[in-house]
Amino acid sequence: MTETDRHLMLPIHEQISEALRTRIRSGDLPVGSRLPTETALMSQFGVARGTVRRALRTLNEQGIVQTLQGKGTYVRSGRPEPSIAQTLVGLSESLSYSEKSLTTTVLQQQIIPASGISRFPTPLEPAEQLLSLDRIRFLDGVPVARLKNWVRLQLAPGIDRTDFATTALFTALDSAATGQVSSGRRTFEAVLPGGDIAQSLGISTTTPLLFLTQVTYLDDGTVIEWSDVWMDSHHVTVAMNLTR
Amino acid sequence: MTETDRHLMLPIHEQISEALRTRIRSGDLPVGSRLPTETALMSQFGVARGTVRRALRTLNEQGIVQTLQGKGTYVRSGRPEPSIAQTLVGLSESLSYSEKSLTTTVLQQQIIPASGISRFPTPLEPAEQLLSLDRIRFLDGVPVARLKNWVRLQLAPGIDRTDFATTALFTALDSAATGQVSSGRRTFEAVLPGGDIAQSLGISTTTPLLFLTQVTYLDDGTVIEWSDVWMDSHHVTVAMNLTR
DNA sequence: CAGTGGTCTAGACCACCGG
DNA sequence: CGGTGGTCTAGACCACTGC
Repeated sequence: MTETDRHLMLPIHEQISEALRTRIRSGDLPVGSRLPTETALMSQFGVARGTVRRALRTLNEQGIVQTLQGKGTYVRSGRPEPSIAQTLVGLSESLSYSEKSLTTTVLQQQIIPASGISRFPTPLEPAEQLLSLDRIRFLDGVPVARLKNWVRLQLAPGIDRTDFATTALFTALDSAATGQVSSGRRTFEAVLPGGDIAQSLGISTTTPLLFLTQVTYLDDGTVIEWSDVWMDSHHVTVAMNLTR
Repeated sequence: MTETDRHLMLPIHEQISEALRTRIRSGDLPVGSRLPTETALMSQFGVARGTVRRALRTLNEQGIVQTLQGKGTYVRSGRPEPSIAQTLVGLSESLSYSEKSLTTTVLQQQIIPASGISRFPTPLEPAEQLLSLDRIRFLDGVPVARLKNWVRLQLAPGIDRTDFATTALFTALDSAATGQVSSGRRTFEAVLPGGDIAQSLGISTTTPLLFLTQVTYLDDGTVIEWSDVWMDSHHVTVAMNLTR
């Protein structure tokens, strides 16, 4: 195995869940249909039952299938959407299992003093340094989301040296943060985009956008990051699974 | 083992996760502390590693602990308050956190055949009867949301006799449903309202609205209800708490 | 009843973390 | 490097579903 191969190698259970997602999207496994039994999947993929179950668990968590004891695993109705909102993950993780390719362009990445911006979710010293990040997400080359993030540099030292075109913010936060990234709060609104947002997404200023604001906390309750995200509903939908 | 014992017998992994929850609550395992390693828990509880991992998975999903590869499993800080959108509740429950008064007007409430509508999240017989509900929600007298719901009458017999001006749909569903209302899926988009939606909310057709679609399932996976909701972001925002 | 998923065991090897 | 969790195997028995 070459070094390149090792980077591209996914765990077997992810390969299986991805293969099943593909079969579902292609219509090979239509909505409401039953997936092959776990035993059948074992032989189809040549793995042990635990690995099949690990793959099915992912699909259940993503709301793509539903497993019922004694009956089987069924394809859920509704087109499969990433469940963005249920757990604290970055947008790229949320969208990454779509069949489309997700790419990121960094418009701007710089260190600024807190006095340089107007909206904080928490009181800051004017001189405190923030990493300001401004990016566009593309799905198959089509701009679908504009993301602005602010990270408190003293709580994530060195994060400014990350290449955010290839590394997700949450991945970088996890390794750079001085504490554990543990919780967050998101709000959703519908807005009309300002001129620069509209231009960067290639839409008119009369196209409604889903506007998401997010604050991320360390486990001691400190705010470490906050962001504003505009998403074009024509291309990405925010979905979440709910339980009682 | 007696018959009673058998009913009370919980899976071992649940007994373990409950035991750990108790140790955390008691302060035996304080916030931020590391749990015993999986190997240590194996011998403490006399089970295989898979069982320990199944128990830790539950605690991770509940946001009580956080497991980090190569490091260990740590007790997380106290959980944020119940979030609006993370659990399956009706909109009235979600908005009642606000101090403003919430009222509802029923525009239409009638029984229609499935053939009378165009969009189902699940295949239906054309003759199947649906309760069709169309309502407006007011916050302090200002219209903020338009709600359209469809309920499969055969799965919630008698629900059509509910007074939905005073009773929340989910309350009625709970008592009328033939099964347990257990899960749901919501998606969010930003849209421009059609003329009737705009008019009912007293806004123009160029005001962007948050558009929420929801499907509600019984615990056997059957779709029992689905809905379309338009919300005016100027008056209500959807917020949710997230955990890792 | 046969078939399904849920639980559980007892191993093995690997990737990641920190000193 | 030793210790941690992540993955994976190859079995076993049980609880639930539907015929």
